[in-house]
Amino acid sequence: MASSGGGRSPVTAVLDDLVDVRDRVAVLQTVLHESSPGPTTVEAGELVDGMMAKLSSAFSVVLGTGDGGVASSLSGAGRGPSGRRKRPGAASSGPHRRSSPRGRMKSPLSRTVTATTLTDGKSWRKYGQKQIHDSTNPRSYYRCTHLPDQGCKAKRHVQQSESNPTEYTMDYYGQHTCRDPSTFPSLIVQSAAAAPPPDCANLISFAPINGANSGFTASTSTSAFAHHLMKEAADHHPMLFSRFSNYYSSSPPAQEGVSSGSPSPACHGKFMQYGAGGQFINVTGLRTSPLTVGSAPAEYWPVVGVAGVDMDAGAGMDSFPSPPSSPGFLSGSLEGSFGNNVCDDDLFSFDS
DNA sequence: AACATTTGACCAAT
DNA sequence: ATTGGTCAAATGTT
Repeated sequence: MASSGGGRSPVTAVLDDLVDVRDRVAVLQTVLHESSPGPTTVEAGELVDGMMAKLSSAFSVVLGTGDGGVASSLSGAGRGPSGRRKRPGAASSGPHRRSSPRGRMKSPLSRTVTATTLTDGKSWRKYGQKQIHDSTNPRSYYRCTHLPDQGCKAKRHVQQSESNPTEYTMDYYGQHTCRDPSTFPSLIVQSAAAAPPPDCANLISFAPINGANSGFTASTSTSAFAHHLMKEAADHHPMLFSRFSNYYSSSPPAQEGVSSGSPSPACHGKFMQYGAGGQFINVTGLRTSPLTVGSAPAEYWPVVGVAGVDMDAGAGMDSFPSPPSSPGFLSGSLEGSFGNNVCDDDLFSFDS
């Protein structure tokens, strides 16, 4: 609570600037990589790569040691509606205890994301919360809303950052296998896999598509969320969608009623980057497999990847302790996004 | 009524 | 024994 709100701390301001710079460098990086090869381009690319490395290092330093010990006492910490019922016959006579394996997380960690919003454009359902030993903040456990109906096993763990209470660290596990549009990931400009035109960079739209992005103040203005464009794209390029995403069905059948209780608000969080002239930029996760769908952090997709939808997007997060007062946005991640993570090779795979 | 969240209990891994 | 992840009944919300 010390930092956010009225006055930003110097560290926060610096971080924001770093994020800004990082994002801009990422854009430049992509432009270079997608430009026609040449000595100048290569050289510039190396310079940009170096800048990225330095930025990464800077983030590591700042975030690795910058623990102000804030420890904001979450409202969730000591909550609890007074009396708590006991499970009737739980203790000894559990008639149905155990049918699926438990224990430590088995599925591999897909990625770690740090964001100022819990929204990532997907539908999650909270199934647990626990106080973690080495952390003052509780960890919340989410699974994909479509586990029951589609068997989607994607999960994520969310924990409020100790060093910066306005940020949340989200660990993604497994992969989305559901087809609900709401679980479609945020998008990135695909790296030149399909030999995009040299002027591909011109296709990137950084302008907000509609006025509904009031919550986004991302430095690079990468919030080009366009739900209608997404639909359009899906309708007109179903094959492409199925090819690249596997997760987007052209018609949004259950869009309004997927999970009735909370009408899949995240449906508004799907985006498609369109290029000038109506050609949409090929989008996909950085992974070659659908695994990408596990998350859609901007930091992994520095070019146009964005995930912050509005606060009305994303189920299962409104109850997280001490949610950000503002819609927030993905501000770039910190530890996991610059290549010192398990997903190293997933990051910025624009080149080579 | 249906669905989502809360939260204590259960249980496997360490 | 401790810790972290999950289950599932109770409760809240729409």
